[in-house]
Amino acid sequence: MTAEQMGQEICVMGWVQRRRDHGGLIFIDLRDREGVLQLALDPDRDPEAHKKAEQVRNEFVVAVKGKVSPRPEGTVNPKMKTGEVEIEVSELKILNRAETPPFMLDDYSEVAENIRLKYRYLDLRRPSVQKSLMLRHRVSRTVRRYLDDQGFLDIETPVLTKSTPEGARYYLVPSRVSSGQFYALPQSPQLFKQLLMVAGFDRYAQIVKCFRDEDLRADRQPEFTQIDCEMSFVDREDVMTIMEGMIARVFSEGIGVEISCPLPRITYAEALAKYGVDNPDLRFGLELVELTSIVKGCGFKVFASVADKGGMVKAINVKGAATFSRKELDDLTSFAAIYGAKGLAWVKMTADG
RNA sequence: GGGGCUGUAGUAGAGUCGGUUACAACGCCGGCCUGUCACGCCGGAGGUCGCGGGUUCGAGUCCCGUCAGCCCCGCCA
Repeated sequence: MTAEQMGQEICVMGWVQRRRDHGGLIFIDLRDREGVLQLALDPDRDPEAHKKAEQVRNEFVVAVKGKVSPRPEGTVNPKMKTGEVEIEVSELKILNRAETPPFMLDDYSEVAENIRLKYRYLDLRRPSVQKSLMLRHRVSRTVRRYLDDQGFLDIETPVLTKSTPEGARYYLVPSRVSSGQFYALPQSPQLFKQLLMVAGFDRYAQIVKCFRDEDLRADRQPEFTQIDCEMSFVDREDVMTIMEGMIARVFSEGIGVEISCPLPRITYAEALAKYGVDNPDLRFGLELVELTSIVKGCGFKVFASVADKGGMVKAINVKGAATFSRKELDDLTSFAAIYGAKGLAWVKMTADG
């Protein structure tokens, strides 16, 4: 709905997001995948449509005819993309009625994931879910176009295949034809990718499902999608440059954020030294500080013995944390224990020493 | 394989030291309302407190078991 359509007679169809009945005037927020549009039903303009609108409930599917009109002075809603217009409805048809949904299909209501999945056909109507799927569409479209521009061939690889000795466990599919035998689902298209390189397809790319039969986490699913690529006759710099270009374009076309390339780079050694992991979240900010040489030969055996045996002692400087209570420090200690720490040594340093 | 947390109305939550009829919100139903937009006001319905057992005069609350969900460790590139 754009300003160009102002004054036009149009027909729109969609789902009823919300009805606001003022006794006289009735407003209906009509939803489709692009957004929400306000319908105004005035009993003086069309009593029949207004009467039908009284029966309308959330998630009814309706079709209306009417005029695209500017909203009256002072009733513009700046929070809505279509907040300056509304449809002055002259005809309303209920295409499908709906039972009351088990939960609110808006972006304000928090609903447990298992409930959302039970009613997935309703959950998929929620604007936030639709936005996510549309973003995903834009991302995969952008990736395919970009990789095509860079000379990559999009080649499909088999899903029902043979297991190969790799890390993750395979999902198995029983074979009807070869009774007692199984197919393995690929944990990644690794083998096929190598096959393609050997055959001379010097740039291959695929957006592809991978399956790993390992225990789950909040951010880890049994099946997931991977952008899989491989290049021949290139060096490290070529790989990084092409991947950075892809990330920049995905952010630009996906969410309109411009990223300047090259991205900041740190070496593996630097990442481990400063953050202790090879995939640091730089927002964390608390860098590890090397203390091994300082604690060597100090009286505190926990540190000194590690340093003497060629180990490493590092600390983080948490500014402003000298005010932490004993309980807070104890809580942090048990938090560290989750990851296998035997203890948490701390020193408070205040302005007066 | 191991550990932790949580299960109360359709939804998401509160419920004190075990004590009378389990609470308010959103949603739902009815009424009122002609410029709202997460409309407003008034009224109403809606509960196997996950399930089973135990302690007790008395259990949403305490104990044991069980089931489900979430999160984490191991595992996973």
